[in-house]
Amino acid sequence: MPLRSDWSGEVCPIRRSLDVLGDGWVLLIVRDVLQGHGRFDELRQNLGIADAVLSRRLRTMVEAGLLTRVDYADGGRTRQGYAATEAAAELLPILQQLAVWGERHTAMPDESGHMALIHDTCGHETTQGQVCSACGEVLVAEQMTWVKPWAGVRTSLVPAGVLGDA
Amino acid sequence: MPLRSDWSGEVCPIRRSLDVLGDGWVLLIVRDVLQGHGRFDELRQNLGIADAVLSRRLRTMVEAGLLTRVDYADGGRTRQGYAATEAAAELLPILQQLAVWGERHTAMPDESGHMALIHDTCGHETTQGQVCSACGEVLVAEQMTWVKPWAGVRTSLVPAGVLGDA
DNA sequence: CATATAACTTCCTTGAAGAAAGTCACTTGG
DNA sequence: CCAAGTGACTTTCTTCAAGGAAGTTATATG
Repeated sequence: MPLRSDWSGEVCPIRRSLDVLGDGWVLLIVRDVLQGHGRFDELRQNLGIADAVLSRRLRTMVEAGLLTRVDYADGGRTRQGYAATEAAAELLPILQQLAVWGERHTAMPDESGHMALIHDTCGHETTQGQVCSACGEVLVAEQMTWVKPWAGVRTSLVPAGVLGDA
Repeated sequence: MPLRSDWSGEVCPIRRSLDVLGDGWVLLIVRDVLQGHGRFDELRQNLGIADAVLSRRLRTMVEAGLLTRVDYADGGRTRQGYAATEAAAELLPILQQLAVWGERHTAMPDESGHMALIHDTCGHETTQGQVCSACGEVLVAEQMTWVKPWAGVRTSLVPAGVLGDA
C-alpha cells in the first residue's frame, strides 16, 4: 500500500499532472534543472535534500519523462547529470506563477528581495508567468533570465536537453 | 522531526509557495473548492481521500490562508464548509496550466475526453491557463467554466469566499 | 426511541523522509 | 604503488505521515 495512491489513470488531467508533480521536491528539481544545475551534488547542495530522497526522485522523474541523463566532463572523466525534457520545460509557467504567487502570498524574509522574471527577447520584466506582460509573447525557458537578488546572481535558463555549466 | 522540513522562511519565492502548495491533495482541494464543492463530504467523495488526511489538510489550508470556513444551511441546521480565499483563487493559472500540461504529457484514459477551459467573458475556449488565448484578457476564476466530458458536466467556478450550491 | 447525516477524531499498520554511514568508480598527488 | 578526494549513488535506522477502519458528537427525522 503506497502512502499515496496512483493518480496516473485519473480522468481529470489536473489530477494526472499532480500524480507526477504534486510533490515539492519534484518542482524544485525542475526549477534547478531549468537553471542548468542538474548535477547530483549541485542539486543536493542547493536543495538541502537527503541523498536517498534525491536519488529516488531523480529516478522517478526520469521514468516519468521529466528528466534525461546527460554526460558531462569533469577533469579526465565522464560523469552524469540531469537535464530537463520538453515536458519539464513546459512547466515554466507553473514555476514562474509559483514565484509570483509566493511574493504576493507568503512572508518574504529580509534577505530575499524581489525575484524578477526577465524576458530576454524583449528585455523587460514580466509579472505573469506564462505570457510576457510587457510584450505579450508566450514565454519559453531559454528566453528567460531569473534575477535572484538574495544570491546576487542572474541566471539564464537553459533549453531542454541541456545541462548548464557548473 | 517532520518528514519534510519547513520551507516557509526560504529566500526563493517558488520554494515558499511549495511549502504550502507542494502537495497533491492541497491543489486538488483548491480545484474542487473553486468549483464550489467545499463541503467535507463532497471533498471526501470527489477526492477519494481518507477522512483524517482531509481533515488535516483542511486545517492547515485554513491556517495558511487558502481556505475559509463558511456556514451553509442543510435542512433545518447550519453546517460548515470551505471556500477559497483570494490567495487560493489566484492559483487558477497554475491549476489550468496543470490541466493543459496533463493533456499533453500524461496518458489520457479512454473515458476522459478533453477538458475545455471556457472564458465566459468572451465565450471562447482558452488553451492557456493564465491569459485567454482567444481575447487576451487575464483569466479570473469567476469568469471560467470547466468542461468535464467524463462527467457530462460544465462547472462554472465560484468567486473567492463563496461556497457553491451542492 | 432508532436511524441517518455531517464533520470530524482516534487507532493501527505501513510506506516515505531524513540523518548518517557505506560503496564503487574513477582521478590526482605523493 | 597507495592515500585522499570527488561524484553518484545505496543502505540502515528512526520517526513521521498516509490511509483503512472504527468511533464520537451534534443535530434532524420518522
